[in-house]
Amino acid sequence: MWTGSTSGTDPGRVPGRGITHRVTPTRPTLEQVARRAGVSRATASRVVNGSTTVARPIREAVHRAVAELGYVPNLAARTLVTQRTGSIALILPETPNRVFSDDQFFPGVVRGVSQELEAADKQLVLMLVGSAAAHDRAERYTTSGHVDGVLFASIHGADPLPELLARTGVPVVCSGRPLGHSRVPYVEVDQHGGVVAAVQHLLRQGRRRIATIAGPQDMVAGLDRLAAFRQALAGSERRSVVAMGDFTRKSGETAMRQLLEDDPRLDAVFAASDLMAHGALRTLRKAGRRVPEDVALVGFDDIGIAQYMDPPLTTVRQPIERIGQTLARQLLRLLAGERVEDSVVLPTELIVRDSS
Amino acid sequence: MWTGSTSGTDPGRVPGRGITHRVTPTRPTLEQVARRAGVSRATASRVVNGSTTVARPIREAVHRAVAELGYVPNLAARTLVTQRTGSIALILPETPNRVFSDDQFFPGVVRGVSQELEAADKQLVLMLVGSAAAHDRAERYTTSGHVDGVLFASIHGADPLPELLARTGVPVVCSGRPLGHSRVPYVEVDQHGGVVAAVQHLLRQGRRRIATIAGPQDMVAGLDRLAAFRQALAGSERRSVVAMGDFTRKSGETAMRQLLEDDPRLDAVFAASDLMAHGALRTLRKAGRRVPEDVALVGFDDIGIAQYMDPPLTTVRQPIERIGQTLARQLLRLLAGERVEDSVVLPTELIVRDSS
DNA sequence: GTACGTCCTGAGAGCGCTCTCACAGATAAC
DNA sequence: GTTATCTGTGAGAGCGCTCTCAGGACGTAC
Repeated sequence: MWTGSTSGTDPGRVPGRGITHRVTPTRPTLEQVARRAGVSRATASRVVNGSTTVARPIREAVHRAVAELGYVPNLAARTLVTQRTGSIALILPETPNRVFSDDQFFPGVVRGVSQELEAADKQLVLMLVGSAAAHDRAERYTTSGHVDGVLFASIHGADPLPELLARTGVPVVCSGRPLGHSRVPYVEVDQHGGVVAAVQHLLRQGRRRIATIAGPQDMVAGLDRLAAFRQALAGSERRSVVAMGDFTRKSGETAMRQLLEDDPRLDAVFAASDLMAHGALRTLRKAGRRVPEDVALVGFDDIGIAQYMDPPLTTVRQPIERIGQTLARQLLRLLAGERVEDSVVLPTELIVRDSS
Repeated sequence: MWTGSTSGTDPGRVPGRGITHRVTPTRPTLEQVARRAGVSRATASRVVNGSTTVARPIREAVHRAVAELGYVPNLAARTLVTQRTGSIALILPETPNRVFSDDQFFPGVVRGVSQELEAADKQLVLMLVGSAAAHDRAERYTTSGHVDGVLFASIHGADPLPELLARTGVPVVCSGRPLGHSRVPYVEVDQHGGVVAAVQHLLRQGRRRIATIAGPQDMVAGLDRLAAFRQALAGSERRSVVAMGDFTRKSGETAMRQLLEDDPRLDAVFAASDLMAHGALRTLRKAGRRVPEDVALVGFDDIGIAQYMDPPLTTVRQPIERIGQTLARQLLRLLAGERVEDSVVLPTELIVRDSS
């Protein structure tokens, strides 16, 4: 058996301190470091925080004391006075469609963010916001000075939180252009360019009946990709059909069935996400259509499965990890008091494989 | 343009305070709540923390004051005195094979953990530990009282950190039995049972030459699954071949080629992860083997792709999200000073689809 | 010699909170 | 009436740190 409580025999136990569940071998304080180095606490603090105005020998003495005692600053104490916490919240809305673990968008973003914050020595506080209650909690938490800044990995609908935070003075950066008029800086991906490249690619191949499986229309990615699709086809004589999905495989499957019903003679499909393309592929196969011979298929995202689908999927790659990195980088600049562009647009790229 | 700095006109600005990048509309303190309610700070604190020993009318007065002022406790101050931070670190080793975003293990675990911590009002601090430097940082961070407890989502090799933390008195729970003799409590999955079920299923179908693509042998999951495979086959007359993979698709692809070379007549493959099964499937197809007619294929994990593979993959399901939940739940119990089992074993389940 | 900088260092206040301890007031026991 | 027993509240210390401000030491200018 194992217990988190202090066992009676622990030497370093803090006495008379209510319920300390922690065996605290009394971590050294700045005071002790100072004493050991024979200086004042103020000077020790200066050294620890890298002030250059401290005389060389003293500085070294303090460093030595720090090393000998294994001193690590107490973040809480520091936060209390500096008003900075050294941590950043990353908010991920957990919608039934864009679920954290399924498509690889969020995990990719998290990775990118993590890398960048890591380098800046900031902590990443992850908040998966699925329910209304969770949203409230996140709001309370982020507006209450518990984090230095907030990152949104895709907001759905017109969530007022980013704007609210920004007004409260909390630095915020969003992934994806926020719906509604907001002055919150954001990082986005060249959806339009990607979709246009995909459609033109299909057109070049002589496809005449190009359908699309659109993403959810309460998310910018869904909206933008559909708009771009329509626009890309606007000039042409091609017939186009639209079915609605929600980025999931299942919805892709269903939408594809719908599409085949609406236009049995369609010869190309652009799915607004790889996951939906994956679902669509299954339906196509069941319906006896060969890909790409009968129907060309193009996705969007270029997640891991894409190149392992059968046939490997032509898709629009978006630099997911880089989105995360950029998100974090922009926020760090904000924290440093620098100015930041209203928006950053990252490039997309058409990856042609065998499905088209 | 946008800037994180205080703009000159902000009313609530804190004066003369070095570089405050935050517009602080001077958040109310407990002192102010107390004054407004006409009580002492101590009493206000009692009410805020839910003490029952405060007289009804006073309690209500304080609550009113809290509501009116929009008071939110300052976590840093609270932490400073209570020695608890209210946050939990989740450490994910970012190995090249089990990468955060690709197979859906880590994201799933994160979800589970997040849900559970959410309910307990704890913050999740995510640490993706990829490099040695990152590992050091994580060590420093977690050993320094910045978090109340630490969760490990799969450790590779015999990382000494969990044990170290536990000895330091920091509550720890691991996912997967730690290698080496450690007394750190952990949550694992019934690898053995799952693998045995898979192999028996293959045997029952009359498969005679069963090969396996094993996982990396510096991870318990890799080790255990291989050991179980061998054991399951030990009694039978069946011939078995083993190829090594590292849980990735690519390695599955390669390993499968190897296997076909070693035993061209094999009629079944058990892959220690779905991702490897996915890679293997591709190789099989290229080699002109039909699945399941010529070769039966079974995976492990039951991640999203499994049922969308062609043919849908028979696999051993492990309750990924539940692992996360259990992890968190055990840690919370530890924090509460409760005793906790040395290990919890979650069930696995064979999901038979068309690939076998 | 005095006056004035310049450069470092230390004293000390105070961040917002919790928790111990003392004590006032009410109630009960004798 | 006195003493004992609660109950509920307030005073105040102190968590570990940063940062301002004062002042000592030293150098330079007059």
